Amino acid sequence: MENKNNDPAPPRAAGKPPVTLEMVAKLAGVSPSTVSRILNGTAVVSDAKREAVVEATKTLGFVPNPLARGLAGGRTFSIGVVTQAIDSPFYGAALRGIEDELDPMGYSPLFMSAHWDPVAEARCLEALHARRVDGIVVLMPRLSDAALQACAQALPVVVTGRELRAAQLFSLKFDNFTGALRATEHLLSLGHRQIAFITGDEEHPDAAERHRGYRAALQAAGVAFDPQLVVPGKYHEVSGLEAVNHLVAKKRKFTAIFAANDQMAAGAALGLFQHGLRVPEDVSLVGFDNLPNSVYATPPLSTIHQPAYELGRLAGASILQMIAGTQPTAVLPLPELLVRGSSARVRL
Amino acid sequence: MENKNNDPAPPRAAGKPPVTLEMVAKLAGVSPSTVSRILNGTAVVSDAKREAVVEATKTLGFVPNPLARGLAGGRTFSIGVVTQAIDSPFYGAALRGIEDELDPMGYSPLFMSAHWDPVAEARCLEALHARRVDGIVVLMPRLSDAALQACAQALPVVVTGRELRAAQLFSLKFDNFTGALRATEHLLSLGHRQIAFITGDEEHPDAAERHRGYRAALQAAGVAFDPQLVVPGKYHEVSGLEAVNHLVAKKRKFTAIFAANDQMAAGAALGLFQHGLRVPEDVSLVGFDNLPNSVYATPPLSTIHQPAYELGRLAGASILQMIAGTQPTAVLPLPELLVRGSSARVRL
DNA sequence: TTGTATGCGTTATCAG
DNA sequence: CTGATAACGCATACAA
Repeated sequence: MENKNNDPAPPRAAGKPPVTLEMVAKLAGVSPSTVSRILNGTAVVSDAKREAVVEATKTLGFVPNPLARGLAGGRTFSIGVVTQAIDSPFYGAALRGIEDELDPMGYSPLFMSAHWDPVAEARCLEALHARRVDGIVVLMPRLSDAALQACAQALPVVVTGRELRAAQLFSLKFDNFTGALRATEHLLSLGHRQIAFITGDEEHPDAAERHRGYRAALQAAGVAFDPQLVVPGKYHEVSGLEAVNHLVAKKRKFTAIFAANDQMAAGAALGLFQHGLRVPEDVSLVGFDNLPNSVYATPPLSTIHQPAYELGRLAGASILQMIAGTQPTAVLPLPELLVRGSSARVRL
Repeated sequence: MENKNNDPAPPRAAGKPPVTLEMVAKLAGVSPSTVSRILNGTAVVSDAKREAVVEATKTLGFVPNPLARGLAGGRTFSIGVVTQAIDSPFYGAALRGIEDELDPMGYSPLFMSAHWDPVAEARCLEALHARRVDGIVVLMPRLSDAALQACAQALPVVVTGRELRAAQLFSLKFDNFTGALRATEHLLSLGHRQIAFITGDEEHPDAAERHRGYRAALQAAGVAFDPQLVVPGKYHEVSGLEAVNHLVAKKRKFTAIFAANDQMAAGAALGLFQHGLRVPEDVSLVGFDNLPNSVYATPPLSTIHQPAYELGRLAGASILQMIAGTQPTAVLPLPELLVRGSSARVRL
C-alpha cells in the first residue's frame, strides 16, 4: 500500500498543460458549472449554449480529468474487479465479458489479482475501496461470506461462485453439482463403470460440489463408489498428470476419467499418453470448464461448458444495475455437456 | 469516453465517512502537511511526531485517497498497460509479469484492451493519459511509430515487439527472426526437407520476421523454397486447422510443419489428427511462443520459448526506471528452442 | 436556465 | 523542522 520509492517529484509532464473545463467555459462564454452540466446531462440547458460548449470542447480537445471528477462528484465511473489469477484461461474470458459490458456504458474496469490468497484478496478490496470505485466484482472469492458482506455495506458488490444475498450484494452461481452429474452420467451411459475422478482443490466450494455430483451420478446408476478411484488434484495441469501416474502406479482398474477441470484433464491426457494409454480407445476422458483450447486437444476434450464470458457479462451488467439502484436478476445458463472425441463407448 | 447513463447521483456510500489525512493530523496533534510528509517520506521529521502519526494512522485505519493524491501531487502511482486481448494466453503471462514488478514498488497497473484495433488503441492511450497514469506500457502496439512517439512526448512509454527509440520511449524487442531460424534448423537437422510453414497474420511485424527466419534457414541449408508449402494463417487456432486442411486437400507433400505460433500449432495438430496423420510419426510439428498449455499437448509441442512473463517484468521494471529518471537497459533473453515430443527424425 | 461559491482530500510552496 | 495557505480540476448546493 505504501510507496517504497523516495524519488524526487519529477518535473511536471513535458507536454503542454492540460485543457481544463474552465478553459472550455471561457471559450464558450459560459460558466464552468454550465459546462459541467452539459457534459454530464445533469440539467436542461439552452440549445445555444449547449452548442457553443460542444464546439469549444471539440476545438480544445477537452477530456475531463477522471481524478477530479471522482474527487468532486464521489463517482469514478470505474468498477473494481478482483480476479484470482489474471493469467488463467478461465478468468481471461470472464474479464473480457466484464470489459465488454462496462465499456459501452462509460465505465472502466480496474483489475486486480488476489492469487487465491484471502489476505491478498482483502488487500485488493481495500485498495479498490480507497480508489473510490463505484462497485466491485469479485470472481470466485476466497474470503469469508462475512468479509464479503461487510464490504458490501460500503458499496455495491457482485460475487461469483457463491450463493450469497445481502443488501448491496448480488451473487452469480454456476451449478457445479449438476454439471458434474451430467459429465458422470455421460460416461455411465457409454457403459463405463470404473470411472476415476480427479478432484479439484477441495478448498474451493466448486470442487466439493463437483465431487458430490460425481458421486450422486454413480449412486443414481447403482454403481458402487470406489474411493480408490478418487485422486486428489489441485486444479492445475500437473496434478492431473500426477493423478494418472498415481492410478497407474497403484494398478487401479479404470476405463474412464472425469477430471474436475479441463486443466487437469489436459495433464491427465499427457499422463495417459506417456503410459501408452490411448484416448478414447483405452480410456475415456471428460473435463469441466470448456477452456478455449480444449476443443483443440487431440482428441478434442469432452467437457462441461462453463460460461466464463457470459459470467463476465452478467456480472458487469449486474453491478451496473445495482449502481443504478435496480435489483439485478441475472441468472447463469445451466450446465451443458459437450461431447467431443475424448469420450467413447467402453471396450470390453 | 462519455457516459451514456443519466442516473441521478446515488446517495453517498452507505458506509461511514472516510478517514481523512486531516483527522489523522488532529489525532496526532500535528498539521496535515506533517502527516503527508511522514507518509511519503518527503522530509525529515522528529521521531516523536513520526510515532504519533504512525500510531494515529493505525488506530484510525487511515488509507490515503489515490484520487486526491493524484490531483494534488501530479503523480498517481499507476501505470497504464495497453494489451491487445486480455483473454489471450500470451498476454496473461505478460500482464502477470508487469503486476509482479509494479506491486512491490507501490504502483498499480491499469489494464486496457485494444483488440488489435489501432483506433481502439489510440482511445486507450488517451483514456490512460486522462487518468493521469505516470507511465504507459504498450504490449505489441498496432499504432504507427509516429503515434507512439507522440504519446511519449507527454509521458514515459515502454513498447514491446518493436524497435523504437526516443526521448521518453523505451522498446523491448524479441528476436523473432532467430527464433524462427532455430525452429526451422531443428526440423532440418532431423532430416526434414519438405517443411510446411503456417504464417502469422502478416500485418504483425512479428509474423513477417518469423517468415523470414523460416526462409533464411532453408536457404542456409540449401533447401529450395517451395511457395506451395507456405500457408497463410491468422495466429489463431482455426487458421492452423484450416491450413492443414488446405495442405491435405491440395495434396502437398510435407513431413513437417512449422507454425508461426503455438495456437496455430494446436489447430494444426487437430487437423492432422482428423486426417489420420500421427505426430510425430507421420508429421513433425513445431510451434512458437511456448504457451503454458503447449507442454500438455499430446504429444507435448516442440516450440520456441517466448519469455512472456519475463517480458512483462522487464517492461514493468523499465517503465519504473524511466519514471525515476533512469535510462532502462533491459534486454530480452535470446530465443530458446524447446525440443519436446512433437518433432522427430523424418521417416522415409 | 445560469452563474457563484464552496468543498472533495492531498501535496507543494512558502514562511517561520 | 513545522505549520499555514494555495492550488489540483471538477461537481454541486445555493442564489439569482
